[in-house]
Amino acid sequence: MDEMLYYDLKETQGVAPGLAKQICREIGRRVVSGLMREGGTVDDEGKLCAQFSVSRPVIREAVKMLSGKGLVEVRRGDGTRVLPRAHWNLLDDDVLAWHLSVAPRPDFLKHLLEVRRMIEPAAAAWAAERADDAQIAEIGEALECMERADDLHDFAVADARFHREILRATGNEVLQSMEGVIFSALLSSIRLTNANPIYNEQSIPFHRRVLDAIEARSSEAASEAMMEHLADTDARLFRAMAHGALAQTIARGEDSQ
Amino acid sequence: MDEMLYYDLKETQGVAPGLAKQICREIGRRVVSGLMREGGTVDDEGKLCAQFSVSRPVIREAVKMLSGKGLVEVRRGDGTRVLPRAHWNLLDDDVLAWHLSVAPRPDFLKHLLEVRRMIEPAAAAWAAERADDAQIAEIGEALECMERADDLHDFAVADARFHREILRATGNEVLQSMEGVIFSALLSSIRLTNANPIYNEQSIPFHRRVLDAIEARSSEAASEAMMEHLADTDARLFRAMAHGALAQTIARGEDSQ
DNA sequence: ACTTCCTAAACGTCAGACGTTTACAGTCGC
DNA sequence: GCGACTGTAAACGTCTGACGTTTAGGAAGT
Repeated sequence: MDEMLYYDLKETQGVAPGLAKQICREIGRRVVSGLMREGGTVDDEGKLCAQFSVSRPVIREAVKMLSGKGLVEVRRGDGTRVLPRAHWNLLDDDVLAWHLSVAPRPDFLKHLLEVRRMIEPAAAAWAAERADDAQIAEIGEALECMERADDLHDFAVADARFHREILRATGNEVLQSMEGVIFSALLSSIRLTNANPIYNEQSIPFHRRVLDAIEARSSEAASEAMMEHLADTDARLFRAMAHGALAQTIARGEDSQ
Repeated sequence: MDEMLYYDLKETQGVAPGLAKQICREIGRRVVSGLMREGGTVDDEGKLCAQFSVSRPVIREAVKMLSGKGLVEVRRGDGTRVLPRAHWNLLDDDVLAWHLSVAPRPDFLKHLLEVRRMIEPAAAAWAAERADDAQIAEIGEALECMERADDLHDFAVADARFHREILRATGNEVLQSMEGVIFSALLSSIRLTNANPIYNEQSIPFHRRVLDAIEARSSEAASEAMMEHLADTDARLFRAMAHGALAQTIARGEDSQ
């Protein structure tokens, strides 16, 4: 399950101790998946208690977490409603993770990739300027893990680590908070292209070029290498989606508007 | 209060109906301000009940919201601790808003501005390519509001609206979720430079150039105009901070590490 | 047809209780 | 004297039941 892998990468305990968090995730996934229509009303607390066989305080804590992420709005005396997608905190780790556990929306993935192409070349450039030796070593280690990886899971973890260490090397804490966007895009991409694991092999030279540029302290080269890497990723993904798009559309049973 | 202005811009009811949300904000501000040390323990639920004169469920709902934002970690049998800053969801609307209600950390503002300079030129370029007429009209309207504004508040609102409409015109929902970063940086900047309101006047030509480029559908020009605008903002802020930095450092009573 | 009022549904809050887990300290054994 | 073990207290997790407040929507009256 990609969602669990995401939580692994974030090093947060995805498996929730506590009913409230579990239920929060369950409802959250339903909302993100579109199973609960935007603007629709959520079952009232009493019904949710019955559905999940828990007491009201547990339900309330779960709903409070959801409202904190902008997914739902609680109106006293009226009920709880699913907010329009524009209000969701799409950058929230849980919201990103929940997107991974449902059928990916092509548009969303496209937007994630666009943002990656906006963020990461600049991040690589800054990393080239600012990274200290230890941080560069971390990036290099991640690359070695990618080369050594012999299954998809290990490769994905190493790939994510590579990109995360670059973000960290920028020394910009706001940028580091965006690692979730990259993980989410990465895992979605890998899932769609994993039919051909040889692709992973092919992406390593791109990563190495980024590392070389950072080691050489060349911000322009780092930026450019990252751009090429992401362009390559996009191209592969585009091909994979072209093959699988029709089947997916049918499998989902309904077309996106 | 800048925090309230932030909530206005986000069009969410900042003034919380509900004790839990209020207490969540109160504790959240303490954490963000550094009043509660990272890694330190939060008072246990019993003490918090006494402090805020509310019942335990209310405290628990508040803490759950905070843990959802990565600010604290609840460990059963042990207590609740403030997580290290690296775990915070800095992109969460509330977390960004709380930063505005406390003494701004120079580093944080610097990082916000760096991210703005990473995001907004690209956003302007995409807006130039993709915006429809209605969206361009919205941007233009925001600019007119900036010109008409006769006090700092109205100007800030119009300025924020200008940048938000550009993000919206990109048609990228992930990018739109980042508007909070821009609002937060914007409000911090305005607060630091508001000693000279004439500065606002001076920033209008930069905005107009961005709009002109978008109307002309020239992505390169839009990107460049936005870069120049942000460089100008940075420069002003740098001057303002150079003047006020010493006084601020003294006022805060302790130096940042 | 409009306004007003009332009722039911739903959330907000409180109080008390009990189980479970964790950390810490004191004790026992080596 | 040092280490491992165990017991206790603190703190969170959950449940139950109750009552207040707000909102929406329908019923009644003008």
